[in-house]
Amino acid sequence: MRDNDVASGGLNVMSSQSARVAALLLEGEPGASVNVSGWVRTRRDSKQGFSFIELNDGSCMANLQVVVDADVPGFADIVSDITTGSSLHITGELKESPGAKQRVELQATAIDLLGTADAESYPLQKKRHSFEFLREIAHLRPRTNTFGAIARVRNCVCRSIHDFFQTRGFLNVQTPIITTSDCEGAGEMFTVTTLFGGLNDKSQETRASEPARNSSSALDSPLSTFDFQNDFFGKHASLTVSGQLEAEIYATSLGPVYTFGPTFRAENSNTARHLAEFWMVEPEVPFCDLDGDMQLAEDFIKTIVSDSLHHCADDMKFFNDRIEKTVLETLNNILDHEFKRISYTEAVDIITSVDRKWEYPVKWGDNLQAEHERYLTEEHFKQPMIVFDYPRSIKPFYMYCNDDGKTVRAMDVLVPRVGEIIGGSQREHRADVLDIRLEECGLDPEEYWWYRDLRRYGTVPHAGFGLGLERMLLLLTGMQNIRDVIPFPRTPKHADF
RNA sequence: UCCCCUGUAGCUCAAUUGGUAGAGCGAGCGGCUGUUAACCGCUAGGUCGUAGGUUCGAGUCCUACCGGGGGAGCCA
Repeated sequence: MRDNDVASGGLNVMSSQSARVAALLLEGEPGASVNVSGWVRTRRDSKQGFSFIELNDGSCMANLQVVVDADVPGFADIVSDITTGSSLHITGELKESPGAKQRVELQATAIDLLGTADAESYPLQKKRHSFEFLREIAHLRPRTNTFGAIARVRNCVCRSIHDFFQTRGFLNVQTPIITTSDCEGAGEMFTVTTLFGGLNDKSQETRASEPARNSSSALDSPLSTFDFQNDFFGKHASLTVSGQLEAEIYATSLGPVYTFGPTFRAENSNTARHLAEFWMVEPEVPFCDLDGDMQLAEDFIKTIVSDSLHHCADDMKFFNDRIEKTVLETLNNILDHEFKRISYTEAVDIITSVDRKWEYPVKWGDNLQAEHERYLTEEHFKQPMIVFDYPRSIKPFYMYCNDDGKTVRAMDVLVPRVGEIIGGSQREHRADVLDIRLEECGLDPEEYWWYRDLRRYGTVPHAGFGLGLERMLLLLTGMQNIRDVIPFPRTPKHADF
Protein backbone atom coordinates (compact mmCIF):
# COMPACT_ATOMS: atom_id res chain seq x y z
CA MET A 1 0.00 0.00 0.00
CA ARG A 2 2.89 2.28 0.77
CA ASP A 3 4.36 1.77 -2.68
CA ASN A 4 1.08 2.77 -4.13
CA ASP A 5 1.05 5.96 -2.12
CA VAL A 6 4.26 6.91 -3.81
CA ALA A 7 3.10 5.91 -7.25
CA SER A 8 -0.07 7.91 -6.94
CA GLY A 9 1.68 11.02 -5.77
CA GLY A 10 0.41 10.74 -2.23
CA LEU A 11 -3.19 9.83 -2.88
CA ASN A 12 -3.96 6.58 -1.21
CA VAL A 13 -5.79 4.84 -3.99
CA MET A 14 -5.85 1.36 -2.57
CA SER A 15 -7.18 2.18 0.86
CA SER A 16 -9.90 4.49 -0.38
CA GLN A 17 -11.55 2.11 -2.75
CA SER A 18 -12.66 3.68 -5.99
CA ALA A 19 -16.27 3.57 -7.07
CA ARG A 20 -16.92 1.82 -10.35
CA VAL A 21 -18.22 3.90 -13.21
CA ALA A 22 -21.00 1.42 -13.96
CA ALA A 23 -22.47 1.83 -10.49
CA LEU A 24 -22.16 5.62 -10.54
CA LEU A 25 -23.92 5.98 -13.86
CA LEU A 26 -26.67 3.60 -12.85
CA GLU A 27 -27.43 4.61 -9.28
CA GLY A 28 -25.05 7.41 -8.24
CA GLU A 29 -26.88 10.11 -6.25
CA PRO A 30 -26.26 13.73 -7.18
CA GLY A 31 -24.44 15.37 -4.30
CA ALA A 32 -22.54 12.22 -3.38
CA SER A 33 -18.83 12.52 -2.69
CA VAL A 34 -16.99 9.87 -4.71
CA ASN A 35 -13.64 8.93 -6.13
CA VAL A 36 -13.01 6.99 -9.29
CA SER A 37 -10.03 5.55 -11.14
CA GLY A 38 -9.69 4.72 -14.78
CA TRP A 39 -8.29 5.51 -18.18
CA VAL A 40 -8.91 8.60 -20.27
CA ARG A 41 -10.79 8.09 -23.53
CA THR A 42 -10.86 11.76 -24.56
CA ARG A 43 -10.33 15.21 -23.14
CA ARG A 44 -12.06 18.34 -24.41
CA ASP A 45 -10.84 21.70 -23.17
CA SER A 46 -12.69 24.94 -22.78
CA LYS A 47 -10.54 28.03 -22.67
CA GLN A 48 -13.19 29.47 -20.39
CA GLY A 49 -11.47 27.49 -17.72
CA PHE A 50 -12.55 23.88 -17.56
CA SER A 51 -12.08 20.55 -19.25
CA PHE A 52 -14.24 17.55 -19.94
CA ILE A 53 -12.62 14.17 -19.42
CA GLU A 54 -14.23 10.94 -20.57
CA LEU A 55 -13.11 8.33 -18.07
CA ASN A 56 -13.54 4.60 -18.63
CA ASP A 57 -12.74 1.98 -15.99
CA GLY A 58 -13.87 -1.12 -17.85
CA SER A 59 -16.87 -1.72 -15.63
CA CYS A 60 -19.23 -0.85 -18.46
CA MET A 61 -19.41 0.43 -22.00
CA ALA A 62 -20.17 4.02 -21.01
CA ASN A 63 -17.64 6.60 -19.86
CA LEU A 64 -18.00 8.87 -16.86
CA GLN A 65 -17.87 12.52 -17.88
CA VAL A 66 -15.60 14.36 -15.49
CA VAL A 67 -15.71 18.16 -15.38
CA VAL A 68 -12.50 19.75 -14.13
CA ASP A 69 -12.36 23.47 -13.40
CA ALA A 70 -9.03 25.17 -13.96
CA ASP A 71 -8.72 26.02 -10.28
CA VAL A 72 -8.57 22.39 -9.17
CA PRO A 73 -5.20 22.20 -7.37
CA GLY A 74 -2.38 21.17 -9.68
CA PHE A 75 -4.65 20.68 -12.67
CA ALA A 76 -2.99 23.36 -14.79
CA ASP A 77 0.34 21.55 -14.48
CA ILE A 78 -0.92 18.17 -15.66
CA VAL A 79 -3.76 19.00 -18.04
CA SER A 80 -1.60 18.68 -21.14
CA ASP A 81 -0.56 15.19 -20.04
CA ILE A 82 -4.13 14.01 -19.60
CA THR A 83 -4.26 12.42 -23.02
CA THR A 84 -6.12 9.47 -24.46
CA GLY A 85 -4.87 6.37 -22.66
CA SER A 86 -3.50 8.07 -19.54
CA SER A 87 -4.69 6.88 -16.13
CA LEU A 88 -6.30 9.02 -13.45
CA HIS A 89 -7.58 8.93 -9.92
CA ILE A 90 -10.23 11.58 -9.38
CA THR A 91 -12.11 12.79 -6.32
CA GLY A 92 -15.19 14.93 -6.65
CA GLU A 93 -18.89 15.41 -6.31
CA LEU A 94 -21.52 13.73 -8.43
CA LYS A 95 -23.85 16.19 -10.13
CA GLU A 96 -26.81 16.05 -12.44
CA SER A 97 -25.50 16.64 -15.92
CA PRO A 98 -26.84 19.47 -18.06
CA GLY A 99 -25.71 17.52 -21.09
CA ALA A 100 -28.14 15.17 -22.79
CA LYS A 101 -25.90 12.14 -23.03
CA GLN A 102 -25.52 11.24 -19.38
CA ARG A 103 -27.62 11.37 -16.25
CA VAL A 104 -24.80 12.35 -13.92
CA GLU A 105 -21.26 13.67 -14.21
CA LEU A 106 -18.40 14.12 -11.81
CA GLN A 107 -17.33 17.61 -10.76
CA ALA A 108 -13.67 17.06 -9.80
CA THR A 109 -12.16 18.53 -6.67
CA ALA A 110 -8.86 16.67 -6.86
CA ILE A 111 -7.21 14.95 -9.77
CA ASP A 112 -4.20 12.69 -9.76
CA LEU A 113 -2.33 11.65 -12.89
CA LEU A 114 -1.24 8.06 -12.26
CA GLY A 115 0.33 7.30 -15.62
CA THR A 116 0.82 9.26 -18.82
CA ALA A 117 0.34 7.92 -22.36
CA ASP A 118 2.40 9.71 -24.97
CA ALA A 119 -0.11 10.92 -27.53
CA GLU A 120 2.25 10.54 -30.45
CA SER A 121 3.01 6.91 -29.82
CA TYR A 122 -0.18 5.61 -28.14
CA PRO A 123 -1.69 3.36 -30.81
CA LEU A 124 -5.35 3.73 -29.89
CA GLN A 125 -7.26 6.61 -31.37
CA LYS A 126 -10.72 7.87 -30.74
CA LYS A 127 -11.71 6.60 -34.17
CA ARG A 128 -12.50 3.05 -35.07
CA HIS A 129 -9.63 0.64 -35.74
CA SER A 130 -9.69 -2.50 -37.82
CA PHE A 131 -9.80 -5.74 -35.87
CA GLU A 132 -6.74 -6.90 -37.80
CA PHE A 133 -4.74 -3.96 -36.48
CA LEU A 134 -6.03 -4.41 -32.93
CA ARG A 135 -5.02 -8.06 -33.02
CA GLU A 136 -1.43 -6.87 -33.38
CA ILE A 137 -1.76 -4.90 -30.15
CA ALA A 138 -3.61 -7.49 -28.11
CA HIS A 139 -2.15 -5.95 -24.96
CA LEU A 140 -4.04 -2.69 -25.57
CA ARG A 141 -7.18 -3.82 -27.39
CA PRO A 142 -9.18 -4.50 -24.20
CA ARG A 143 -9.15 -0.73 -23.76
CA THR A 144 -11.45 -0.35 -26.75
CA ASN A 145 -15.23 -0.42 -26.59
CA THR A 146 -15.54 -3.59 -28.61
CA PHE A 147 -13.00 -5.66 -26.73
CA GLY A 148 -14.15 -4.38 -23.37
CA ALA A 149 -17.65 -5.51 -24.27
CA ILE A 150 -16.40 -8.88 -25.46
CA ALA A 151 -14.51 -9.41 -22.20
CA ARG A 152 -17.58 -8.59 -20.15
CA VAL A 153 -19.87 -10.83 -22.20
CA ARG A 154 -17.33 -13.62 -22.10
CA ASN A 155 -17.22 -13.32 -18.33
CA CYS A 156 -21.00 -13.35 -18.19
CA VAL A 157 -21.14 -16.52 -20.28
CA CYS A 158 -18.63 -18.25 -18.02
CA ARG A 159 -20.71 -17.40 -14.98
CA SER A 160 -23.83 -18.52 -16.80
CA ILE A 161 -22.25 -21.86 -17.65
CA HIS A 162 -21.40 -22.60 -14.05
CA ASP A 163 -24.77 -21.35 -12.82
CA PHE A 164 -26.64 -23.48 -15.33
CA PHE A 165 -24.98 -26.71 -14.27
CA GLN A 166 -24.62 -25.93 -10.58
CA THR A 167 -28.31 -25.15 -10.18
CA ARG A 168 -29.07 -28.50 -11.83
CA GLY A 169 -26.85 -30.45 -9.48
CA PHE A 170 -24.00 -31.09 -11.89
CA LEU A 171 -20.56 -31.66 -10.41
CA ASN A 172 -17.72 -29.65 -11.87
CA VAL A 173 -14.86 -32.04 -12.68
CA GLN A 174 -11.35 -31.01 -13.63
CA THR A 175 -10.15 -33.34 -16.34
CA PRO A 176 -6.45 -33.39 -17.20
CA ILE A 177 -4.87 -30.96 -19.61
CA ILE A 178 -1.88 -33.24 -20.13
CA THR A 179 -2.99 -36.67 -21.21
CA THR A 180 -1.20 -39.85 -22.16
CA SER A 181 -4.25 -41.59 -23.47
CA ASP A 182 -4.11 -41.49 -27.21
CA CYS A 183 -7.70 -42.56 -27.31
CA GLU A 184 -9.42 -39.36 -28.11
CA GLY A 185 -8.93 -39.56 -31.83
CA ALA A 186 -10.34 -36.07 -32.41
CA GLY A 187 -7.76 -34.33 -34.48
CA GLU A 188 -4.04 -33.68 -34.19
CA MET A 189 -2.58 -33.34 -30.72
CA PHE A 190 0.26 -31.21 -29.37
CA THR A 191 3.05 -33.31 -27.91
CA VAL A 192 4.22 -32.49 -24.39
CA THR A 193 7.83 -33.45 -23.88
CA THR A 194 11.05 -32.62 -22.09
CA LEU A 195 13.17 -34.55 -24.57
CA PHE A 196 14.54 -31.34 -26.03
CA GLY A 197 15.48 -29.90 -22.65
CA GLY A 198 14.65 -26.43 -21.52
CA LEU A 199 15.19 -23.20 -23.37
CA ASN A 200 18.17 -22.46 -21.14
CA ASP A 201 19.78 -25.76 -21.91
CA LYS A 202 23.29 -24.93 -23.11
CA SER A 203 23.48 -27.94 -25.36
CA GLN A 204 20.39 -26.73 -27.19
CA GLU A 205 21.94 -23.35 -27.92
CA THR A 206 25.02 -25.05 -29.22
CA ARG A 207 23.04 -27.29 -31.47
CA ALA A 208 20.90 -24.48 -32.79
CA SER A 209 23.94 -22.45 -33.72
CA GLU A 210 25.68 -25.24 -35.57
CA PRO A 211 25.72 -23.95 -39.13
CA ALA A 212 25.86 -27.39 -40.69
CA ARG A 213 22.75 -28.59 -38.98
CA ASN A 214 19.75 -28.21 -41.18
CA SER A 215 16.54 -27.03 -39.70
CA SER A 216 14.49 -30.05 -40.61
CA SER A 217 16.09 -32.37 -38.13
CA ALA A 218 14.67 -33.27 -34.76
CA LEU A 219 11.45 -31.30 -34.84
CA ASP A 220 10.30 -32.67 -38.16
CA SER A 221 11.03 -36.28 -37.40
CA PRO A 222 8.20 -38.76 -37.03
CA LEU A 223 7.11 -39.35 -33.46
CA SER A 224 8.04 -42.99 -33.70
CA THR A 225 11.74 -42.15 -33.81
CA PHE A 226 11.63 -40.62 -30.35
CA ASP A 227 12.31 -42.60 -27.23
CA PHE A 228 9.30 -41.60 -25.16
CA GLN A 229 10.16 -44.24 -22.57
CA ASN A 230 12.83 -41.83 -21.43
CA ASP A 231 10.54 -38.82 -21.62
CA PHE A 232 9.11 -37.05 -18.56
CA PHE A 233 6.00 -39.22 -18.33
CA GLY A 234 7.64 -42.38 -19.65
CA LYS A 235 5.33 -42.41 -22.64
CA HIS A 236 4.03 -40.10 -25.29
CA ALA A 237 2.04 -37.26 -23.69
CA SER A 238 -0.16 -34.63 -25.31
CA LEU A 239 -2.37 -31.68 -24.57
CA THR A 240 -5.98 -32.73 -24.28
CA VAL A 241 -8.36 -32.43 -27.22
CA SER A 242 -11.38 -33.24 -25.08
CA GLY A 243 -12.20 -34.11 -21.49
CA GLN A 244 -15.09 -36.32 -22.50
CA LEU A 245 -13.69 -39.76 -21.81
CA GLU A 246 -12.47 -38.70 -18.38
CA ALA A 247 -15.76 -36.95 -17.67
CA GLU A 248 -17.52 -40.25 -18.39
CA ILE A 249 -15.58 -41.78 -15.50
CA TYR A 250 -17.04 -39.32 -13.02
CA ALA A 251 -20.49 -39.26 -14.60
CA THR A 252 -20.77 -43.02 -14.16
CA SER A 253 -19.76 -42.71 -10.53
CA LEU A 254 -21.24 -39.51 -9.17
CA GLY A 255 -24.09 -38.41 -11.42
CA PRO A 256 -24.17 -35.50 -13.84
CA VAL A 257 -20.85 -33.72 -14.28
CA TYR A 258 -19.39 -31.03 -16.46
CA THR A 259 -15.91 -29.97 -17.42
CA PHE A 260 -14.97 -26.48 -18.50
CA GLY A 261 -11.46 -25.73 -19.54
CA PRO A 262 -8.94 -25.17 -22.30
CA THR A 263 -8.68 -27.61 -25.15
CA PHE A 264 -5.98 -27.92 -27.78
CA ARG A 265 -5.99 -28.90 -31.43
CA ALA A 266 -2.84 -28.97 -33.52
CA GLU A 267 -4.76 -28.97 -36.80
CA ASN A 268 -3.30 -26.62 -39.36
CA SER A 269 -6.63 -25.00 -39.95
CA ASN A 270 -6.63 -21.34 -40.75
CA THR A 271 -10.16 -20.05 -40.57
CA ALA A 272 -12.21 -17.50 -38.68
CA ARG A 273 -13.80 -20.34 -36.69
CA HIS A 274 -10.81 -22.33 -35.44
CA LEU A 275 -8.27 -21.87 -32.67
CA ALA A 276 -5.38 -24.07 -31.58
CA GLU A 277 -6.35 -23.30 -27.98
CA PHE A 278 -9.98 -22.83 -27.11
CA TRP A 279 -12.33 -23.35 -24.18
CA MET A 280 -14.87 -26.12 -24.15
CA VAL A 281 -17.78 -27.04 -21.88
CA GLU A 282 -18.56 -30.74 -21.74
CA PRO A 283 -21.45 -32.03 -19.65
CA GLU A 284 -21.83 -35.78 -19.21
CA VAL A 285 -25.07 -37.21 -17.84
CA PRO A 286 -25.69 -40.78 -16.66
CA PHE A 287 -29.10 -42.42 -17.08
CA CYS A 288 -29.68 -40.14 -20.05
CA ASP A 289 -30.43 -40.84 -23.70
CA LEU A 290 -30.04 -38.72 -26.81
CA ASP A 291 -33.41 -37.01 -26.38
CA GLY A 292 -32.41 -35.88 -22.91
CA ASP A 293 -29.05 -34.77 -24.28
CA MET A 294 -30.68 -32.65 -26.98
CA GLN A 295 -33.04 -31.08 -24.47
CA LEU A 296 -30.14 -30.25 -22.18
CA ALA A 297 -28.22 -28.64 -25.05
CA GLU A 298 -31.22 -26.53 -26.04
CA ASP A 299 -31.91 -25.39 -22.47
CA PHE A 300 -28.21 -24.65 -22.04
CA ILE A 301 -27.93 -22.40 -25.09
CA LYS A 302 -31.14 -20.59 -24.25
CA THR A 303 -29.96 -19.92 -20.71
CA ILE A 304 -26.65 -18.46 -21.87
CA VAL A 305 -28.41 -16.27 -24.43
CA SER A 306 -30.95 -15.09 -21.89
CA ASP A 307 -28.34 -14.35 -19.23
CA SER A 308 -26.21 -12.36 -21.68
CA LEU A 309 -29.17 -10.26 -22.78
CA HIS A 310 -30.12 -9.56 -19.18
CA HIS A 311 -26.75 -9.01 -17.55
CA CYS A 312 -24.94 -7.30 -20.44
CA ALA A 313 -27.74 -5.31 -22.01
CA ASP A 314 -25.60 -2.29 -22.92
CA ASP A 315 -22.83 -4.41 -24.39
CA MET A 316 -25.32 -6.48 -26.38
CA LYS A 317 -26.93 -3.32 -27.72
CA PHE A 318 -23.49 -2.12 -28.77
CA PHE A 319 -22.89 -5.34 -30.71
CA ASN A 320 -26.25 -4.98 -32.39
CA ASP A 321 -25.64 -1.32 -33.29
CA ARG A 322 -22.00 -1.45 -34.30
CA ILE A 323 -20.91 -4.99 -35.07
CA GLU A 324 -23.78 -7.02 -36.53
CA LYS A 325 -27.26 -5.58 -36.98
CA THR A 326 -29.00 -8.94 -36.65
CA VAL A 327 -27.56 -10.06 -33.33
CA LEU A 328 -30.53 -9.23 -31.12
CA GLU A 329 -33.01 -10.52 -33.66
CA THR A 330 -31.10 -13.78 -33.95
CA LEU A 331 -30.85 -14.22 -30.20
CA ASN A 332 -34.49 -13.44 -29.58
CA ASN A 333 -35.36 -15.88 -32.32
CA ILE A 334 -33.39 -18.51 -30.42
CA LEU A 335 -35.27 -17.81 -27.21
CA ASP A 336 -38.67 -17.84 -28.89
CA HIS A 337 -38.48 -21.16 -30.72
CA GLU A 338 -38.08 -24.81 -29.98
CA PHE A 339 -34.99 -26.03 -31.77
CA LYS A 340 -36.05 -27.89 -34.88
CA ARG A 341 -34.94 -31.51 -34.66
CA ILE A 342 -34.44 -33.61 -37.77
CA SER A 343 -32.57 -36.82 -38.46
CA TYR A 344 -29.52 -36.89 -40.67
CA THR A 345 -31.54 -38.88 -43.19
CA GLU A 346 -34.21 -36.17 -43.30
CA ALA A 347 -31.49 -33.53 -43.63
CA VAL A 348 -30.03 -35.30 -46.65
CA ASP A 349 -33.50 -35.59 -48.19
CA ILE A 350 -34.07 -31.86 -47.80
CA ILE A 351 -30.69 -30.97 -49.26
CA THR A 352 -30.98 -33.29 -52.22
CA SER A 353 -34.53 -32.23 -53.04
CA VAL A 354 -33.87 -28.50 -53.09
CA ASP A 355 -33.23 -27.01 -56.51
CA ARG A 356 -29.74 -25.64 -56.10
CA LYS A 357 -26.24 -26.40 -57.31
CA TRP A 358 -24.12 -27.56 -54.38
CA GLU A 359 -20.37 -27.34 -54.48
CA TYR A 360 -20.38 -30.70 -52.73
CA PRO A 361 -23.35 -32.85 -53.75
CA VAL A 362 -24.49 -35.01 -50.85
CA LYS A 363 -25.53 -38.61 -50.75
CA TRP A 364 -26.47 -40.62 -47.69
CA GLY A 365 -23.31 -41.49 -45.79
CA ASP A 366 -21.41 -38.31 -46.55
CA ASN A 367 -20.54 -35.68 -44.02
CA LEU A 368 -22.72 -32.60 -44.24
CA GLN A 369 -20.64 -29.70 -45.56
CA ALA A 370 -20.67 -26.17 -44.23
CA GLU A 371 -22.83 -25.04 -47.15
CA HIS A 372 -25.45 -27.66 -46.31
CA GLU A 373 -25.55 -26.87 -42.62
CA ARG A 374 -25.84 -23.18 -43.35
CA TYR A 375 -28.65 -23.77 -45.79
CA LEU A 376 -30.60 -25.81 -43.27
CA THR A 377 -30.31 -23.42 -40.36
CA GLU A 378 -30.20 -20.09 -42.20
CA GLU A 379 -32.53 -20.61 -45.13
CA HIS A 380 -34.68 -23.71 -44.78
CA PHE A 381 -35.64 -23.50 -41.11
CA LYS A 382 -34.30 -20.02 -40.29
CA GLN A 383 -33.67 -21.00 -36.68
CA PRO A 384 -31.40 -23.15 -34.53
CA MET A 385 -31.77 -26.84 -35.21
CA ILE A 386 -30.47 -30.21 -34.22
CA VAL A 387 -29.47 -32.94 -36.64
CA PHE A 388 -29.31 -36.41 -35.08
CA ASP A 389 -28.69 -40.06 -35.94
CA TYR A 390 -25.66 -39.73 -38.20
CA PRO A 391 -24.17 -42.58 -40.22
CA ARG A 392 -22.01 -44.71 -38.01
CA SER A 393 -19.25 -44.79 -40.62
CA ILE A 394 -18.45 -41.10 -40.20
CA LYS A 395 -18.62 -40.90 -36.40
CA PRO A 396 -16.26 -41.95 -33.60
CA PHE A 397 -16.27 -45.29 -31.79
CA TYR A 398 -17.88 -44.14 -28.56
CA MET A 399 -21.31 -43.24 -29.96
CA TYR A 400 -24.31 -45.47 -29.27
CA CYS A 401 -25.22 -47.70 -32.22
CA ASN A 402 -28.84 -47.72 -33.33
CA ASP A 403 -30.65 -50.96 -34.08
CA ASP A 404 -30.71 -50.18 -37.79
CA GLY A 405 -27.01 -51.03 -37.90
CA LYS A 406 -26.31 -47.92 -39.95
CA THR A 407 -26.59 -44.95 -37.62
CA VAL A 408 -25.39 -43.78 -34.24
CA ARG A 409 -27.07 -41.59 -31.65
CA ALA A 410 -25.08 -38.46 -32.45
CA MET A 411 -26.38 -34.91 -32.60
CA ASP A 412 -25.10 -31.56 -33.81
CA VAL A 413 -26.68 -28.24 -32.86
CA LEU A 414 -26.56 -25.82 -35.80
CA VAL A 415 -27.18 -22.09 -35.47
CA PRO A 416 -27.43 -19.34 -38.09
CA ARG A 417 -24.17 -17.55 -39.01
CA VAL A 418 -21.93 -19.77 -36.88
CA GLY A 419 -22.89 -23.29 -37.99
CA GLU A 420 -22.09 -26.16 -35.67
CA ILE A 421 -21.91 -24.93 -32.11
CA ILE A 422 -22.48 -28.16 -30.20
CA GLY A 423 -21.62 -31.74 -30.97
CA GLY A 424 -22.75 -34.57 -28.75
CA SER A 425 -24.01 -38.10 -28.49
CA GLN A 426 -25.44 -40.84 -26.38
CA ARG A 427 -22.44 -43.01 -25.50
CA GLU A 428 -22.15 -46.68 -26.32
CA HIS A 429 -22.55 -48.33 -22.92
CA ARG A 430 -22.79 -51.94 -24.10
CA ALA A 431 -19.41 -53.63 -23.66
CA ASP A 432 -19.79 -56.02 -26.56
CA VAL A 433 -20.92 -53.36 -29.03
CA LEU A 434 -18.14 -51.00 -27.90
CA ASP A 435 -15.53 -53.65 -28.66
CA ILE A 436 -17.00 -54.17 -32.11
CA ARG A 437 -16.85 -50.43 -32.75
CA LEU A 438 -13.25 -50.17 -31.54
CA GLU A 439 -12.33 -52.85 -34.01
CA GLU A 440 -14.31 -51.16 -36.80
CA CYS A 441 -12.42 -47.95 -36.16
CA GLY A 442 -9.08 -49.72 -36.16
CA LEU A 443 -8.34 -48.93 -32.53
CA ASP A 444 -6.48 -51.09 -30.03
CA PRO A 445 -8.85 -52.23 -27.24
CA GLU A 446 -5.93 -52.53 -24.84
CA GLU A 447 -5.40 -48.78 -25.05
CA TYR A 448 -8.95 -48.27 -23.85
CA TRP A 449 -8.87 -50.71 -20.98
CA TRP A 450 -10.20 -48.27 -18.40
CA TYR A 451 -12.89 -46.96 -20.73
CA ARG A 452 -14.04 -50.51 -21.35
CA ASP A 453 -14.02 -51.19 -17.61
CA LEU A 454 -16.75 -48.58 -17.21
CA ARG A 455 -18.89 -50.90 -19.35
CA ARG A 456 -17.84 -54.08 -17.57
CA TYR A 457 -18.76 -52.82 -14.11
CA GLY A 458 -22.17 -51.29 -13.56
CA THR A 459 -22.58 -49.78 -16.98
CA VAL A 460 -25.40 -47.28 -17.51
CA PRO A 461 -26.77 -45.41 -20.50
CA HIS A 462 -25.28 -41.93 -20.60
CA ALA A 463 -24.89 -38.99 -22.92
CA GLY A 464 -23.11 -35.67 -23.22
CA PHE A 465 -21.99 -32.93 -25.54
CA GLY A 466 -19.32 -30.30 -26.09
CA LEU A 467 -19.84 -26.59 -26.63
CA GLY A 468 -17.07 -24.34 -27.84
CA LEU A 469 -17.07 -21.21 -25.71
CA GLU A 470 -15.63 -19.03 -28.45
CA ARG A 471 -18.20 -20.21 -31.00
CA MET A 472 -20.91 -19.32 -28.51
CA LEU A 473 -19.36 -15.87 -28.26
CA LEU A 474 -19.40 -15.49 -32.03
CA LEU A 475 -23.12 -16.18 -31.91
CA LEU A 476 -23.70 -13.74 -29.06
CA THR A 477 -21.55 -10.83 -30.22
CA GLY A 478 -21.84 -11.04 -34.00
CA MET A 479 -18.07 -10.89 -34.24
CA GLN A 480 -16.83 -12.62 -37.37
CA ASN A 481 -13.38 -13.83 -36.38
CA ILE A 482 -12.89 -16.23 -33.50
CA ARG A 483 -9.48 -14.66 -32.83
CA ASP A 484 -11.31 -11.62 -31.56
CA VAL A 485 -13.46 -13.29 -28.91
CA ILE A 486 -10.59 -14.87 -26.95
CA PRO A 487 -8.12 -12.59 -25.13
CA PHE A 488 -4.99 -14.25 -26.47
CA PRO A 489 -5.66 -16.24 -29.64
CA ARG A 490 -3.41 -19.14 -30.60
CA THR A 491 -3.49 -20.13 -34.25
CA PRO A 492 -0.94 -21.63 -36.64
CA LYS A 493 2.17 -19.41 -36.58
CA HIS A 494 0.65 -17.15 -33.94
CA ALA A 495 1.23 -17.36 -30.19
CA ASP A 496 2.17 -13.81 -29.26
CA PHE A 497 1.38 -12.14 -25.96
C1' U B 1 -3.13 -27.64 -46.21
C1' C B 2 -5.74 -25.88 -51.00
C1' C B 3 -8.11 -21.71 -54.00
C1' C B 4 -8.91 -16.35 -54.60
C1' C B 5 -7.80 -11.32 -53.04
C1' U B 6 -4.45 -8.08 -50.61
C1' G B 7 0.28 -5.48 -48.16
C1' U B 8 1.43 2.70 -49.81
C1' A B 9 2.24 8.14 -43.69
C1' G B 10 0.48 6.22 -36.48
C1' C B 11 -4.72 4.38 -38.49
C1' U B 12 -8.27 3.79 -42.91
C1' C B 13 -7.47 4.25 -47.89
C1' A B 14 -6.25 6.85 -53.12
C1' A B 15 -2.48 7.35 -57.18
C1' U B 16 -5.71 6.92 -65.08
C1' U B 17 -2.22 2.73 -70.41
C1' G B 18 4.83 1.72 -65.93
C1' G B 19 7.20 8.50 -65.67
C1' U B 20 10.17 8.68 -58.97
C1' A B 21 3.55 9.81 -53.76
C1' G B 22 -2.01 12.21 -51.96
C1' A B 23 -6.64 12.56 -48.79
C1' G B 24 -9.39 11.81 -44.32
C1' C B 25 -8.67 10.65 -39.38
C1' G B 26 -4.86 10.80 -35.57
C1' A B 27 -0.55 13.89 -33.68
C1' G B 28 1.77 19.09 -32.75
C1' C B 29 0.60 24.41 -32.64
C1' G B 30 -3.23 28.27 -32.75
C1' G B 31 -8.59 29.67 -32.57
C1' C B 32 -13.66 28.72 -30.85
C1' U B 33 -16.88 26.09 -27.59
C1' G B 34 -21.26 22.99 -21.32
C1' U B 35 -18.48 20.00 -24.61
C1' U B 36 -19.64 14.75 -25.71
C1' A B 37 -17.51 10.62 -33.34
C1' A B 38 -17.01 18.49 -31.18
C1' C B 39 -15.76 22.33 -34.79
C1' C B 40 -12.18 25.88 -37.82
C1' G B 41 -6.98 27.08 -39.51
C1' C B 42 -1.77 25.89 -40.00
C1' U B 43 2.40 22.27 -39.54
C1' A B 44 5.12 17.87 -39.31
C1' G B 45 5.11 12.84 -40.91
C1' G B 46 6.33 7.78 -46.16
C1' U B 47 13.86 3.99 -48.51
C1' C B 48 5.27 2.41 -51.32
C1' G B 49 5.91 -5.80 -46.77
C1' U B 50 11.11 -8.21 -47.86
C1' A B 51 14.65 -10.01 -51.64
C1' G B 52 15.63 -10.53 -56.60
C1' G B 53 14.27 -9.57 -61.88
C1' U B 54 12.27 -6.95 -66.58
C1' U B 55 12.79 -1.66 -68.21
C1' C B 56 15.92 4.43 -70.09
C1' G B 57 12.51 4.54 -65.91
C1' A B 58 8.41 0.29 -61.22
C1' G B 59 4.01 1.85 -55.79
C1' U B 60 2.30 0.24 -60.68
C1' C B 61 4.84 -5.73 -64.56
C1' C B 62 7.35 -10.88 -63.25
C1' U B 63 9.39 -14.57 -59.45
C1' A B 64 10.22 -16.16 -54.46
C1' C B 65 9.45 -15.42 -49.39
C1' C B 66 6.81 -13.18 -45.18
C1' G B 67 2.19 -10.75 -43.19
C1' G B 68 -3.28 -9.86 -43.60
C1' G B 69 -8.37 -10.92 -45.50
C1' G B 70 -12.22 -14.11 -47.78
C1' G B 71 -13.66 -19.11 -49.11
C1' A B 72 -12.79 -24.63 -48.46
C1' G B 73 -11.43 -29.13 -45.70
C1' C B 74 -11.31 -30.77 -40.39
C1' C B 75 -13.98 -29.72 -36.33
C1' A B 76 -15.94 -26.96 -31.21
